[in-house]
Amino acid sequence: MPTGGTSTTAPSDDDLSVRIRHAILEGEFAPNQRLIEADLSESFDASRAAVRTALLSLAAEGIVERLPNRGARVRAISVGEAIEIVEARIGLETLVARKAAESITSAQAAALRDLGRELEAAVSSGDLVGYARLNQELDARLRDIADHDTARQLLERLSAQSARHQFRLAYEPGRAARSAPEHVAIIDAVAGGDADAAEIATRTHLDGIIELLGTRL
Amino acid sequence: MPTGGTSTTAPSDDDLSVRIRHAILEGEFAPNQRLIEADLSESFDASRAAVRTALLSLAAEGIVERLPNRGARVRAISVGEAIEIVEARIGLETLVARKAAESITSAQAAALRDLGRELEAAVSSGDLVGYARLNQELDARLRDIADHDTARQLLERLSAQSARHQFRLAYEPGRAARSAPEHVAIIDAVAGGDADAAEIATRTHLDGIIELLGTRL
DNA sequence: TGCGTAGATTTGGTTGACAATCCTGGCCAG
DNA sequence: CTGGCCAGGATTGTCAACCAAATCTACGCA
Repeated sequence: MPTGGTSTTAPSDDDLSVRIRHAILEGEFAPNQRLIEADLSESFDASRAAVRTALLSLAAEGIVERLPNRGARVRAISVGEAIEIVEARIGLETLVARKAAESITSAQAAALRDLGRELEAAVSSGDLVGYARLNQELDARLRDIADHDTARQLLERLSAQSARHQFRLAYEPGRAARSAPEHVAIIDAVAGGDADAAEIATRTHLDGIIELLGTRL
Repeated sequence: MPTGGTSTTAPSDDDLSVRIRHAILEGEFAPNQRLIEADLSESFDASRAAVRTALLSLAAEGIVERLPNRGARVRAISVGEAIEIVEARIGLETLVARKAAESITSAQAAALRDLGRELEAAVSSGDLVGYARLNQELDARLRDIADHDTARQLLERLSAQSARHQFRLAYEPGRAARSAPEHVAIIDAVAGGDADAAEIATRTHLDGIIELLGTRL
């Protein structure tokens, strides 16, 4: 049961970069905040060399930005970049949706439909936190079903980079009510093995996100 | 004149990883060959720490593979993975082609058509090396015109990873004669500002590559 | 006020050392 | 003869300490 295996290109298993990434994604470090090696070294109780390689690794993931001779800072993703990321996701997620629809097993389809019901339940009960979590869960599930390592790897990069925007968007008033049916449409298409419908539903959903981001420019 | 600017996520400018990457892509190190830090340290005349960070960086690019406690080796891309990579490229390159078609200037269009003529000339004179080089040049040119950093970054990753397969394919007998018109179709569509045609031409071209790779499974 | 510069910070990169881990080949027992 | 065990060598992973270079800051001076 693949859950998120780290492939050959391993996103750095090493404990420290996981912890720092977590801290960044949780908002403990603000965008553009400088990440000073000596400070991190102390607060995470690690050697400066370890902090250094962790920052290198996070920079390669695009979560952190390294300015020559000026160190690392949390990379701030502008709305324009967020739109670019979603544009790129369209190409990759439609691929994933198609692959998933083509290869899904009945057990996976059932599990996916369960997830859809959970998602609707979260929306109708106004549980936005659960809704956001289930969204990510859905994306991950589709990637696992599609079994396309290359696309998965790229999408995980993009997700990590735009996590902050994703997060904020999910709390937009009325957002959940609008996107939930889109997610259900994706689930139905993939679970039903209809690749064309899965692609269209995925594209429609992501186009909606771009449109929404566009209003924030 | 943008030629391949290293963005914020910088693919590590540091001299050493550039040299090692070059050596790998030039075939000086065979796929699956172990890259022993001490050896590289001596042959590239650098400290082991420097070699180490360079290998980390190349691993993040997917050019090198790191086995825990067993060091780094040149990552061998199977035909199956090569197909995955092209599948992912379809999504991203169609995006790039569309963007390029939408924003191309007349000067850029003229330069692109020149490139197309060079390409045809290389094919009809049987210059396969020049043909392969012009292919890469075309891809890079389109990425520059599209001005889509996110897609560019991902595509450069994928290109580097599949360089070996790309290279071999270009020397397949009859390959150039078949793919040249496809490239010209892409150029015409983009230069003509026809986004739909550009997408279709790009997709057709890459589908052909997948088909060709499929015969090698 | 504006500028240059000295000093403090911080990174970039080196060396050397050491433990942990993996691999190899010989040795011993059955 | 075969199979498993163990010692020793090779390599990686990690650390501490160090220093040069680049950058930033704040002060003094024109």
